[in-house]
Amino acid sequence: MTQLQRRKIPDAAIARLPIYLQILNNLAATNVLRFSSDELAALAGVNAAKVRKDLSYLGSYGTRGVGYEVTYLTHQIKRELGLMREWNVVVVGAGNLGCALAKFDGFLSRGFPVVAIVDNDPKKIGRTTSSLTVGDVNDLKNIVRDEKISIGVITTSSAASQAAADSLLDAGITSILNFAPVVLSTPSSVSVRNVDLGVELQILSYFEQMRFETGGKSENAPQLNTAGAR
Amino acid sequence: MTQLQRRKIPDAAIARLPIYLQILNNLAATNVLRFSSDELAALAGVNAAKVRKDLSYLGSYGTRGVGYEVTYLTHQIKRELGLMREWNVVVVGAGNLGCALAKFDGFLSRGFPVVAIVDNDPKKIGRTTSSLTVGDVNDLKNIVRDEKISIGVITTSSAASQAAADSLLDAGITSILNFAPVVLSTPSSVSVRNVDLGVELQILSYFEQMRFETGGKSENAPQLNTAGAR
DNA sequence: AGGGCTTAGTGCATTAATTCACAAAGTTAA
DNA sequence: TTAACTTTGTGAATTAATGCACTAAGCCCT
Repeated sequence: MTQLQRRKIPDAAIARLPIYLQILNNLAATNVLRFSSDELAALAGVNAAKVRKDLSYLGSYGTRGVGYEVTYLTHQIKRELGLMREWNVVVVGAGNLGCALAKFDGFLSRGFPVVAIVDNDPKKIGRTTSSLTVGDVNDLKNIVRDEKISIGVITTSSAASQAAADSLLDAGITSILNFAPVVLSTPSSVSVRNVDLGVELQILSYFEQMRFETGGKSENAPQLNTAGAR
Repeated sequence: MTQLQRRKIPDAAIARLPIYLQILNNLAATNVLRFSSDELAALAGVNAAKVRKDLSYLGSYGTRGVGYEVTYLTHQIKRELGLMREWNVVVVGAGNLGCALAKFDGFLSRGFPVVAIVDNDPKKIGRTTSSLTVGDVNDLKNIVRDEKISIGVITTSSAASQAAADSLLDAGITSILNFAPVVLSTPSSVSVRNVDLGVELQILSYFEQMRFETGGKSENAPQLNTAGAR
């Protein structure tokens, strides 16, 4: 009733904002100043009305007859998503994937510097990978405090993932990106997003098989939307 | 009308089947023979009615008063998802992420062997990574044919991703898993799933910021559901 | 063989997401 | 100033997904 009701943006729209942001960055890089909902829709592969509705959750930042300004809207999306600051990340699990992610510049470039990597294997602790030394998962509490870490990324084996999550929770982390193909058990106040690469392939497999069975004249492929957690 | 109407399973349900499958594998590994929709729901973190409805799309494979049989249902889900066979995978882009994925046993163990990896950089072509030699992206057509590849995984830079996709399409690939933060332009008959790690973190950032602004008494975190493609 | 208990399957109400379609607001040009 | 044109913002219709709550089935115990 009061305007205290924090903007409540539908989940589906939130999942699309980062994609719009990505496209706006590309537009800015090519010196585009303005765009219409039609143009953004074409680039994002979605319906123009959806784009307008999504953007309208941020406020009324377009100009009728003209469109939206790239820089201004970029700013608004970043504000909404909490991207006006950096969020430090710790990777738990210094295997292939963990080390690759620690080096991965897609994290840093989007404002999520990986400032620490830890493992529970004494053989790995102390090794250096891309300017980070692998720490001990038992020191996580201190590391999180000292490095002001907000987000934990789990790249351990399935077997170790729940323990990794528990360590993160114990260290006060409330946002987790989980690569282990396991449904983590966490308090509902914690945000967990799962990226299960096997799941992605299995979904592709379903559509691939459909094409096979229906002799290629399949329905269209799945839609853009985004994936979840908890 | 005729029973020709190929089973039409809702997208949201398809995205959950791999997760159920994962859990069933764990149950089998611990010698559990049967389970109820309640139990599976608890393990998957979803509503029991949803589990029953999802499973009912496969057919009527439960027994009232008893539950579902682990092995039988596993079989049915695999059949439905097209997992009765293996699907060969090629990784395009032999950078950090690409090489990590080529080694990643989560692919092989779920029935998606990485049988080839290619790049366009002469410096990388010819190198060996985990028993695979990096091939030339220009040979993709032959490689796909010879190795009977069904799925392409794009781990190039953003700039190179569309060219990678075009090469895959040209080689006859109809299922793509794209790690580049770019909306690929592809015919609608092709299945594309995007895994944008930056997007995942940005979504977490939103909820993290919400917690910040509302003083921690935030709404619950996002739901389980899965992510998509063009 | 019958009653009580458990659990799948599903119709239906509810909620969420998408899309349509149009009025409101702005631009441009004569 | 006015008319023609563009494009946003949004109410309303539509479609999809979710979850309740009940019925139908099967098991187990006495």
